[in-house]
Order: sequence, then C-alpha cells, then structure tokens
Amino acid sequence: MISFELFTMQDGTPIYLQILLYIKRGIIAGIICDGDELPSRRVLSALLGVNPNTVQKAYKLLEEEGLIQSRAGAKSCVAVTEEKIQKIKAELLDEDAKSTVSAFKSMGISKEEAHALIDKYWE
Amino acid sequence: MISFELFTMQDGTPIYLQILLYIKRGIIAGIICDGDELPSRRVLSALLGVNPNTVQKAYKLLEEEGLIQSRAGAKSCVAVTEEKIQKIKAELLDEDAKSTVSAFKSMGISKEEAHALIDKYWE
DNA sequence: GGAAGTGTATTATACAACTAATACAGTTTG
DNA sequence: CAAACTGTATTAGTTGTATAATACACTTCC
Repeated sequence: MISFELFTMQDGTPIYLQILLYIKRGIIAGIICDGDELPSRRVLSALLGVNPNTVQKAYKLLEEEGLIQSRAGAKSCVAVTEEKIQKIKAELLDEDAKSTVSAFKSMGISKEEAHALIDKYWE
Repeated sequence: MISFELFTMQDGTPIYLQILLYIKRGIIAGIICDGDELPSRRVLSALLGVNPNTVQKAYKLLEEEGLIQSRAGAKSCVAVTEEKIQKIKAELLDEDAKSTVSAFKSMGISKEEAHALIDKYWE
C-alpha cells in the first residue's frame, strides 16, 4: 500500500495535481513500485481532508497515462514497466530542468552561478 | 522604451504573470534599467494580442512592489534602486532554486545528476 | 447470498482566477 | 483650448478548481 506520510499540501497548485505529482515522483524515485496498492478514493480523501472527487480526478489522469489500473469494485494499483518509468522520468526532468535553465538565463545567471545555487539550496 | 521583442507567450501560466516576470527578470539581468519608459497598457496589449486589463494587472502589481511608477495620464516608467534589484533577485532565485531542488530530490536525483541536467539543458 | 468496500458517473453549487468590454478622469502636445 | 493619448475603475462573463450529495454496478470476503 502506497504511503502518503511524506505528502504535504501546498497552496498555489491544484490539489489533484499535487497528488498526481506525488505519485509520479514516487514512481520515478523507486519508492512506489509496480503492483503497489493505492488507497481507495474515499480513504485517501478522508486522509488528506479533501473531496473524493479531487482524488478521483488525480487517479483518472494517472490511469489515462497508463500508470495505474482500476477496475470497478476492486482496489486500484500501480501498473508500470521500466520503459514507462523512464518515459515519465525524462518528461518531468525535462520540464523542471528546462524551465529552471530558462529562468536563470533570463536573469543573466551564468552556468557556474547556477551550479552554486543548486548546491546552496540542496540542504 | 522597454522592448518586448524577446517576449514569448507560453500557455499554462497566467499572461499577467508572464508580463510581470519578463519585466522583473529584465531588471535583474540589467536589460531593463531605472528610468526606462514602459509601453502604455493599450499599446502593449495590442502588441501581445491580449486585453488591456491583463497588462494593467501586471503593471499594478509591479507598482505595488515599488518597481515602476505610474501617474494618471502620463507614461509609466521603471523606478528601481540597486537595493530593490538585489532584493527581487534574491527572491526569484530563491523560489526557482528551492522548487527545482525540491523536485529533483523527490525524484531521487543526486546533486551530481542535477548538475549534469543543468549543463545538458543550458544550450 | 449478503454486507462492506470499491470504482464510476451525474448533477449542483460555490468560489476564485482570468479575461473582456466599457466608461471616466488625467496628461501631454500641437 | 482640443485632440490624442495616458492611467484608473467598474462591471460582466468564462473557465478552472473544489466541494457536496447521490446513485449505481462491481468485487471481495465472511
């Protein structure tokens, strides 16, 4: 069963996206693995204090991406191949790195300063 | 007069925030300087193909931050001190670096891999 | 079989964010 | 002064997000 102990809500981003990202990143990190059971919509919504429909929206998007499997009546579970993992890993890293580099460059930051900034905030 | 030639619209982020960030980053990079004239709300909105109020929202926020000055009837212009520049530079770099590092760590990326990613997307 | 839990779907409401359309008052400039 | 441009304010409409209340069909397990 996937744990949501490390999940922390932040405002500014839609809740369903936070849930989506939490699971995607967990998969990429290897903390969430193929076959793992997901908490039910009702259980997770109660745990996070949000509406079941909000969880449903995240789960539905994950299913449409082919990362989880759901059948009516049964628990949902993670369904990923190594190939899919590498695919979403490349996608997320691409987004993050691209936007960060773009932001740094537009502010006149050099590559060396960028490295120093990463180090500074790594702790 | 501030140039918007390098400005490119991207969907996903509110337009007024893109305008706001474009100007802030230009100030940080030293491309936009104290005293520079801004295009009027109507002119810039026509140039970008958006509503004048969208530009107004960005300008209003910039004024509330004390980065530009506006008086009814006259053109608006940039009004920054070196101190203010350093302040917003620290703020923006803090946000960008912090969220990037957080994202990388949650995906199990090491500091060395992070550096390699920055280099990869720097071109 | 039946109870409990599950996924799924529908409808409605509320609220904030974003954009749009318009009107009004000030300044600049000839 | 007057035309043209400027900033500002108000109102409205659309969309996205979140919530709420149900309803229904399916699976699991005793």
